[in-house]
Amino acid sequence: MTRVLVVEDEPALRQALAINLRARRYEVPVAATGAEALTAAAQAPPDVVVLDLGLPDMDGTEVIRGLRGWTQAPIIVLSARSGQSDKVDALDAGADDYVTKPFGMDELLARLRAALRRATPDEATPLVETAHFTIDLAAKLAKTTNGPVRLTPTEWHLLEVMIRDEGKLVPQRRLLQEVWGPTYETETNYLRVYMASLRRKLEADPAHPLHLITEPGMGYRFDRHGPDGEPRTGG
Amino acid sequence: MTRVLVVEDEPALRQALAINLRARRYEVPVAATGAEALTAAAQAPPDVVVLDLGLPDMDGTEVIRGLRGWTQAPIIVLSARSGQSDKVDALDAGADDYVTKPFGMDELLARLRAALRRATPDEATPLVETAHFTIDLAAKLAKTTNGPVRLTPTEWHLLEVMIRDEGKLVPQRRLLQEVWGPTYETETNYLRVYMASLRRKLEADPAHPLHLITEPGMGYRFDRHGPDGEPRTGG
DNA sequence: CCTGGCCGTTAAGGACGCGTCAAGATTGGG
DNA sequence: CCCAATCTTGACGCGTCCTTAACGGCCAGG
Repeated sequence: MTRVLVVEDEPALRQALAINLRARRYEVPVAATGAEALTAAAQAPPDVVVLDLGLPDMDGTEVIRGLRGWTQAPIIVLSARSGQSDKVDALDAGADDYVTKPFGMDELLARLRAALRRATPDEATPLVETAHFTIDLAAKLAKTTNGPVRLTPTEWHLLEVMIRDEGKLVPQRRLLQEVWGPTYETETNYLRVYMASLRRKLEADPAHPLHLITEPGMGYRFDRHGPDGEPRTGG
Repeated sequence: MTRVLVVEDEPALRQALAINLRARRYEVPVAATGAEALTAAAQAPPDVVVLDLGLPDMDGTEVIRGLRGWTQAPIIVLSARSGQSDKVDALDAGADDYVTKPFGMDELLARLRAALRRATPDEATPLVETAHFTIDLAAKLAKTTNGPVRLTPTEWHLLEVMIRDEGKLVPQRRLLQEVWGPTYETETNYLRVYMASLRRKLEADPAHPLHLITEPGMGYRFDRHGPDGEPRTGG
């Protein structure tokens, strides 16, 4: 969950911020002074900080610098002072945004979303893992236990369509339509050739695939976990 | 030089912005309408955009979306409207900051510095080291085991886009859009020429690159560690 | 035991993309 | 005005990928 540290000395506003943010599913630690803020941030590093400049114990820019010393989390400053020099000082000290009181909650939330959007572009690229190989569709990376493997554009495309409907049967017609276009609906030859190629590159034993499964007469299926028991050898 | 695109229909303010920014050593193309803005941005991709929402020809959020389709450059919105919904709409459309007119030039410059500070990759990527060369994007320094190397502005830009998504495949289209602008989407010639130049300057064996990898038909990839095994010397 | 359909495998040919080089155009500075 | 550096543009050889065809194995039904 995204953690938003709220630093505000006035109890009413602190409460209002915390309630509104928690309603949006943020985790919201709060602090009433600069010292508390630095302690709280050290204890549980926030993803973004909402900071009132008018704290009782220390100057706001000092708090900013104290945070900037070790974290790059965006800092959104709240302040009753609308003078230009105040804004310039805070922004140049390392703040990312400056909102003058009184402000609307909707605006603050929008600015918070904008700050978070910038700060967290890369976190999780969806990974597809099986016992023998790993696929990262976004990065276009594939590797088996034997090392990295190179796939061609068509192989990626085919694999992507199958993984999108992971576990489910994908009819031949749909695979052909999505990868080669609507005029190739009947060219099941392509499927056999490219499925063989994928299995040769990804499966431990291409002749007995565990994850790229043929459903005779219907289509193919991607199975992340493989068959429940051992592969049938004799019946 | 840092390029700031100013989009403002009122001539007096447009001039004032341009003069002030140029005095700070920014390169400042200007546009008076939304259409002009998109054209100018396509011609010379800006590092940051200052955008007036009240343009005569098209809605401000449309301009934002038009830019966001292909560039991640920060967008600072200027507007005479102080309503919350206007701010929320602009910010959620992809703007990075929202300044209400009238505003002070010092404040705008500070917000511009804050936006550029975030966008400049010195926070996330101080140093990129491989077995044969080292890249410092912030300091614009490159050196190989044979000594320092001089890269041209275009080479730096291309390298920067690849390093920002280190390890991941970067599609040709995105490289072309971010470095040359959206009108060059299909000029894959440029990629070949400049990738060759980078490899000639950085790779130990430009004919067999270990870090600037081609993914045929898809794009390129920057790989800090290189392939798993040692390069074959006999083949 | 025979037969036909579906699937897996392999290889050859051609289309296309990529790396490379070099010359013209453009820009900035002296 | 000239010079140097950079960017743009075009041409050519080569390698990769896609397409296509042929062949053999497996299984169901007669």
